[in-house]
Amino acid sequence: MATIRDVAKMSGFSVATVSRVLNKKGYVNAATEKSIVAAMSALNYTPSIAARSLAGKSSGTIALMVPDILNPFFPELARAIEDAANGYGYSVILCNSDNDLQKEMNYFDMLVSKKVDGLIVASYSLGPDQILNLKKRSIPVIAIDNHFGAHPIVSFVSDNRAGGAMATRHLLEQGCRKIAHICGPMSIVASRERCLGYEEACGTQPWFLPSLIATSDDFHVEGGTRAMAELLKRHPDIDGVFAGNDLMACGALKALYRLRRKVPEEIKLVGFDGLAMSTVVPELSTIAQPIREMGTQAMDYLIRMLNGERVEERAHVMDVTLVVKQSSQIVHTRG
Amino acid sequence: MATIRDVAKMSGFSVATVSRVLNKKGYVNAATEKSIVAAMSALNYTPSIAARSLAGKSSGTIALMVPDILNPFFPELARAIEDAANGYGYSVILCNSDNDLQKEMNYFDMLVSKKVDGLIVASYSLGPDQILNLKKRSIPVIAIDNHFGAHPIVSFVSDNRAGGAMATRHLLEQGCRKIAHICGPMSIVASRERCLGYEEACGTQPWFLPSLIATSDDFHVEGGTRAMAELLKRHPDIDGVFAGNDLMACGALKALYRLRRKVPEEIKLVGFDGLAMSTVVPELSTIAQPIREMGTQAMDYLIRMLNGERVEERAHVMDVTLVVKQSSQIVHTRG
DNA sequence: TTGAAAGCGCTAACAT
DNA sequence: ATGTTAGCGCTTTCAA
Repeated sequence: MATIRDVAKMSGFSVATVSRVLNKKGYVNAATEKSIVAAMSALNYTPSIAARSLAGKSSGTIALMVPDILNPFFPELARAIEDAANGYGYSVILCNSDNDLQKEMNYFDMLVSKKVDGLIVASYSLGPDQILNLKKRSIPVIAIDNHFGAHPIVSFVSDNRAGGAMATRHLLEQGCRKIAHICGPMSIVASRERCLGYEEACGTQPWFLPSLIATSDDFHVEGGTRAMAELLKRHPDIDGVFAGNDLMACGALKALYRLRRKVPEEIKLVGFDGLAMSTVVPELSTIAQPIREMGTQAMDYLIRMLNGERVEERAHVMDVTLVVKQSSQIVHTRG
Repeated sequence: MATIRDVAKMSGFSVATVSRVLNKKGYVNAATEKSIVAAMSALNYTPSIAARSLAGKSSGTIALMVPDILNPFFPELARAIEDAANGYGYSVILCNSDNDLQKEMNYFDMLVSKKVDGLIVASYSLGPDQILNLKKRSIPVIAIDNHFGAHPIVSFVSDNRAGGAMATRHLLEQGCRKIAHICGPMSIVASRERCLGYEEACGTQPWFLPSLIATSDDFHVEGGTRAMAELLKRHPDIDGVFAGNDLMACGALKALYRLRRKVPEEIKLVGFDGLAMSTVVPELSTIAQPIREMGTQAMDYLIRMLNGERVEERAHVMDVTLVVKQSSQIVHTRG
């Protein structure tokens, strides 16, 4: 492995000058630069990030912490962040926390000892104190898909409440007159907000009943199936369902299929997240979160923080959009 | 940030001794150790990996390179590898290559300059030379989901051919008498091998025709849909389909649904990969790859290589298993 | 059993 | 415009 000293020797200049051309910083003669660059490529020189990092500079690495990369929301996020990071010359360490506080704290220690430059974290177990504490350990943090009220934490969240209302209103517009909601885990703010949106849109309808809301303990397919079955038992005349996320919507779809209820003819269905769930039939209408943009913006923000720029430490609420596919369409039956 | 020197000062011993207790290496008095450990936790000391790495030791980081983490096969792999790595005290850098050789080479430079300890790579664009070259740059490499013939490269691959045969034979056993195959990209070895398995199992059947094989340019849903539609046009009497992976199988399912062909009543379907595609109805029968185990074993192997152990540099072929769900079941119709 | 000191490769302040 | 040099925090001989 060639070092900066080798390059210096070969080019006949000092390490300082080589360092300057490396960092494009400070004055250096064009001719000098040229011969140094030549030496670099002749030696196949690659600077050591460890050394640079030790000398007090960036490690060129950020971390992305998610509950579980198996949940299809997170690969999408990871991809966006990795792309953006790459564009800035950073690489990203992936951390699966399982929403386990202990694991998260262990990762934090690792991040500190690795001198990771920053962290983008999606967590529903971490409190503001822990995050603030990591910031104190001089690691800038950005939260995603979760926010922390008035605490000085930069975060990017979808407008879950508006999205919930949007989904429900869409069902109303499609002619539904008894709309149920499959709510995600109550421990997660996003679930509660989506539910509030639902209530905002149909809580004053004459047919509305609290029992039109069923809660699932997780955001997965099976929970959706269970909740849907339960709802139909309670209210066989449901004609619309807003599911708190796309996976649960798929679960609902399965329950409906088993019970021979036609979607969208008899019951219309809307999910939430906007995952490319093109695998199912009928394709799901959904409230799309701007996942990619959240990732990109989070990364942009992080870079600005790393550059010492002062940024507002608050939540950024992102607009969601209704994507209408087959599952909520009005079907004109003939005959 | 407390350094090793702070710990030394506080405990009254030298940095060398502190280093020894840190690495549990060399003689150190029990009492000494105790007071040093005390000082460490009093100072909330976390060793700097950058420094350690610069001093010639491990960076505690490996890289995982995949074409695209959005493809649901790879989160599964990533999760397995991250878990295993974590268990060994390593963290993992995620790299999305898009199967783009240029990107891959850029990543390689990054890996070298970061002194990453090792690489686990799933790539269909990289040739043996490139991988061997990285090894020469003293980064141990393990390939996954791809192998390189006689080249001295450690790799873990599923037995794709056996899997293809297994799927096809299963369909035969379920009573299918005209089985088609949706083949993945011909540029990918795995596709070709699965197809060979298919031919092995039914190439000698009286009804077999080369036109029962349709190729998709990618491994995605839409390709599956297209291929399925094409196959039905060619052979309306198909009663079984083996799709080269689960996503294409979902695509096939969609095409079949649109054309009102009942699965599994009229046409039975088997996929490949064993992804937990519990979102679709009917649930997919599939040939399950031991993804998690491939990840775990790859990591175990990598660790052994990092420990200087000499390992056989060859392909490890992993057994696949048939998972029967609804899509290939025999249905007893009544009446 | 413990300590002193020489690096690892780089950056940056200070000289020239 | 370029060079000298002192660290950054750790590991590892070599001495004691």
